[in-house]
Amino acid sequence: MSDVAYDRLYDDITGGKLQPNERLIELDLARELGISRAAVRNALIRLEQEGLVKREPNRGARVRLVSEEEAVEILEARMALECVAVRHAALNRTPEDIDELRALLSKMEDHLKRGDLLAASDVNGQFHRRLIEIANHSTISRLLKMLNSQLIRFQYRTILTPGRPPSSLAEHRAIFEAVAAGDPDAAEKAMRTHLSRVAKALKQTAAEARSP
Amino acid sequence: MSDVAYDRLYDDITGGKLQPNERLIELDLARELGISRAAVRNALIRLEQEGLVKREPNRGARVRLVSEEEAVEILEARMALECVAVRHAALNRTPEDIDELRALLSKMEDHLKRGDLLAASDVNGQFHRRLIEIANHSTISRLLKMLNSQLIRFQYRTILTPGRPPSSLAEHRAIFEAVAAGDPDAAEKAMRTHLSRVAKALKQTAAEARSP
DNA sequence: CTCCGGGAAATCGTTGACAATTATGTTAAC
DNA sequence: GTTAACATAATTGTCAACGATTTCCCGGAG
Repeated sequence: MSDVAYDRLYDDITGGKLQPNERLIELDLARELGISRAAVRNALIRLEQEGLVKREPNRGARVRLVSEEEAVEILEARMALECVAVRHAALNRTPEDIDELRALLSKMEDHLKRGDLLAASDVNGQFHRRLIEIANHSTISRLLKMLNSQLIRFQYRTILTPGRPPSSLAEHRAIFEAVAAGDPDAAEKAMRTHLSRVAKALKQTAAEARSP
Repeated sequence: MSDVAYDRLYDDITGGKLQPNERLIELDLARELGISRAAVRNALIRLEQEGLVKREPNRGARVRLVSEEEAVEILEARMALECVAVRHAALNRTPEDIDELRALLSKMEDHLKRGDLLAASDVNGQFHRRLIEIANHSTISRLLKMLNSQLIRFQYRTILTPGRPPSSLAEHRAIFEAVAAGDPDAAEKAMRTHLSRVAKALKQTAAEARSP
């Protein structure tokens, strides 16, 4: 029963239905989901550990607001971990994996040609997630799931940056080529340049948001 | 009240008082700590998220057993993150920080000369922890805390490896020099070689434990 | 008009009890 | 002697209620 609350809240927070800093009142959520308050409480504790929720003693829980600085921090950590993951992916990948990644890449290309940036961002997420599955590294996988869930709000912003879509596609293609070739060094390098450019784009949009 | 249970269990697990795979019965713990079962339950949920405890539906919680493979995984993730952290440390460090690190290093040297490996291992932990504090990177700090707590059982083994102590000291000294010099590239490189050698030592002792 | 205090409402923290599930032990049949 | 079925115990899952804390609102004094 606690899982119900967890899944629901997870989706609502990462999906944007719940705004940052919005209060999460145990009783309300319990009534809404038709479960007990204790179950909601447990879900909130789990979400707090994952960094999606902030709980303060006697003051309840809120959707955690991820500051720009923190977003950069998270991206930095993610870069370090995802570079290791992509190395493993380059060594583990099967021919089927390569086909799947290629398919995702061409799907992404289609969306970009059609100008559908949100769909492209979606495929982008799938591409990265698939790479991590291929890496088959449970620890890194666990950590990256945490980090990514906190970044979703920012993630779909970066691809909206002017001029970003075509280079993003090229960067992903470079990652794909290296993984397909089974070259961990090249894969890591490609991933590193990709994510550092995402970070750069993020900083840029953040700066623009501050002084428009 | 839940924090009491959390702190106690955390210390007992990382301190080795509770053996891996040992059952953690909510009611017993609650009585022992003089608190309610719900508080214990909350603590167990938090510990599960941190990877110290494994909970199975309707079958209770156990101290999580970290396999050798997983220890290597964790070490790999830790390497990636700590390399980033040490870069920041090299850029952020103040003169006081340098003095502190130098003091820790000489303390470590003393312990090794005296042959007190456990004390040396302790200072080793302090050294790494201090570096992370200096890095001032909340996200990486959070992740590393999780990873390290799972490794403590293995950590003090690696320095016991024959021939390891002197090279370990040299590796730490290299990290220190780079951080003191404010050279992030050198710091990262030094940290990387250090941790890869720790991983190598870990694999070696693990192999020996398998076939003595 | 502003600021301070008091009281009510809202919400969280904690507890104990009950239901549901899994583990254990015992007996009987083969 | 071994296994199957059953009863019993141990443990977790769920819930509703009570007490504690914070927040909010309102009236009165300055």
